[in-house]
Amino acid sequence: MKTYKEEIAELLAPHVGLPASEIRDALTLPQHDGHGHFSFPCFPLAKRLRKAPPVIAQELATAIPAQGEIEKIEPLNGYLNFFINESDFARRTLSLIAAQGANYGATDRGNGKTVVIDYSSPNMGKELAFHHLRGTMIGNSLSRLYRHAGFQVVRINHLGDWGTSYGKLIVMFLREGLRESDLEGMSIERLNALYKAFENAAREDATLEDQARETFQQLEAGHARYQGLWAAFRDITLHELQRIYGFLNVQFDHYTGEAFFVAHMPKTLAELESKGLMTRSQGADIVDLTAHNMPPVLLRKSDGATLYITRDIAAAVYRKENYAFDRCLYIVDNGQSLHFQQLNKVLELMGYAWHKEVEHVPFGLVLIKGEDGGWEKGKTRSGQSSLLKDVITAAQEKILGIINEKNPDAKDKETLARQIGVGALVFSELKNRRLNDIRFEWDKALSFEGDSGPYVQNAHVRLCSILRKSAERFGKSEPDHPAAGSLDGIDFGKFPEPQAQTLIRSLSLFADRIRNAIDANDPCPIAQYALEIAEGTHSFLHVCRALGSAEEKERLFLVDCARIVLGQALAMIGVPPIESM
RNA sequence: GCACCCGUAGCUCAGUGGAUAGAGCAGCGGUUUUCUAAACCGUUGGCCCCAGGUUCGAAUCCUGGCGGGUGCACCA
Repeated sequence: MKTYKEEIAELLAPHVGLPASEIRDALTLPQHDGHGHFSFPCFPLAKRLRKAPPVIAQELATAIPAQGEIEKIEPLNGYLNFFINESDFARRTLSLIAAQGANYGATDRGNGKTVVIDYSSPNMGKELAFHHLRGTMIGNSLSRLYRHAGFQVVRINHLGDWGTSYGKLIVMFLREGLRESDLEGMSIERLNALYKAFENAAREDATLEDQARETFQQLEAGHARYQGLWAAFRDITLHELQRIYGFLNVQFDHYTGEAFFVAHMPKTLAELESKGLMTRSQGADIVDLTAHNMPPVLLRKSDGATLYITRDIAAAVYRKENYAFDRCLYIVDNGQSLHFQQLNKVLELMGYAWHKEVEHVPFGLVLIKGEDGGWEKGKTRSGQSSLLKDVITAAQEKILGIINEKNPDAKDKETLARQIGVGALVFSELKNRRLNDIRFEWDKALSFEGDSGPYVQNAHVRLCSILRKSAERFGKSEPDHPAAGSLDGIDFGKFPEPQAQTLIRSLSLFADRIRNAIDANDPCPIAQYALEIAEGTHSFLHVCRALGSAEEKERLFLVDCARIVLGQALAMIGVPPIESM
């Protein structure tokens, strides 16, 4: 079935002398009530036709009769505004949602192309810090959006599980007299404490840093005992990571971290050398990028150990060879833009034309209000940082208090509180554009009114609640889902209220918003869209009571459609689409 | 110094080539016998950092400033 834009474009084409596809892309959605459903700006035609835009609009309006579902064509301010019959618009929009259900908004835009998305990628031996949430949820959201748009998505957690840090961990493990038998049931907190203990001890004993470097070198060279310890540390880390990812409903296809690529190092270094890119400088192996106005890339330290960019080069080649990606996205904070510029340049110099498909998707900092009232970066390396699990727990506790106050009979309040807390935190990070630094404030992030996670969740809850109550009248335990049934007997003319029309119009825009999000590699448009649907829902429900009304059948149908779309939008940004709260 | 990013209402932010620049919070005033008031409605509040340029049209694109954040050789 043709879209309205396509129909309008074909209608216009013979009159404006442009191909229909070009007209279709030029059509805009009016911002103001009373300007119709679609607009055609006549300004670009003015020069060729040697007429003023308002005149062109007037002439087109006279020449083209309203027809079919197009009820009215009006010129205004140089625009040609198209008004669709509201009843037809409602039928078309809602029946499409009903027919497609969870697939609503899906496209075949990706056409089976493969996109690799690298996100979250925390360091081994440490817990997820609060600032990891943003990149994790951006990557999670983009994964879902790309999949919905017809891409094959490969989700990769490029764990920071290699480097001198793990020499430190091993040194400290042994220094504290621990043995392999102590690894059983060792917690991530204990592991993290070892790391901190090292930092403290190293301030007293300067030789420790050297020991760590040496230990790591031996680890890289294949030292059996060290490798065993390393593997155990990794297991402990993964176990905890997956617990937290479970709270966030985040998954990965591969946990191929840096260590995975250690075996590729000789091949990668040989390739760089044979291509004449590797030079020696100050005892280290580097790629000199002065010709490209960049600092040198350090491939191998003077002690022979490789660095993370070396492993990133190997990883990019591996991913191209094994996943045949059409795009490879790195969801990593903006502070690493130089690293990715260098990575890209090295791949280019290696002769890989596909370096253009490798893209850094940076995001801004999450700043936390410090004790002195200033904004501070959440820190891990210097010790002071909020752990993500602590932030989630704190959110959960605060929300639990609100549930006890508002809905004391709710079941499984702990889980519910966590889902609302996660929703609040995630929404507060994704509702802003990706590159903006975020000033995180507890009260605002956990606010349960206004532009917030609980606000959008609450709209979903209200929709679900109506469908539940509808079923309960007939003693059914499962909620009604009228959109899953027949359209027979639905009168799409029964949505005369402006609130209903606004909501229906918003519901029609899902695919456009997904396109916006993918074009920008940013979940923000979907978070804003969820807000728009939630607002539309709350306003509609305020004026239109469904159950027991003369329009019950129609309104329940709209309620179910709104539930489907809002539920999908929430799922796309990683806000739990809960059904009661 | 160089590089990446940001600058829109008192505060936090949407809008990123189209018409009269929008929300939330804060302020003021209303709405509940009714499906979740975690809601709704009204109202106050703008040289869209500055200056040039491109364009029929710029908050949006380009150039140059100013202000702020972040990064730049042996950590990841």
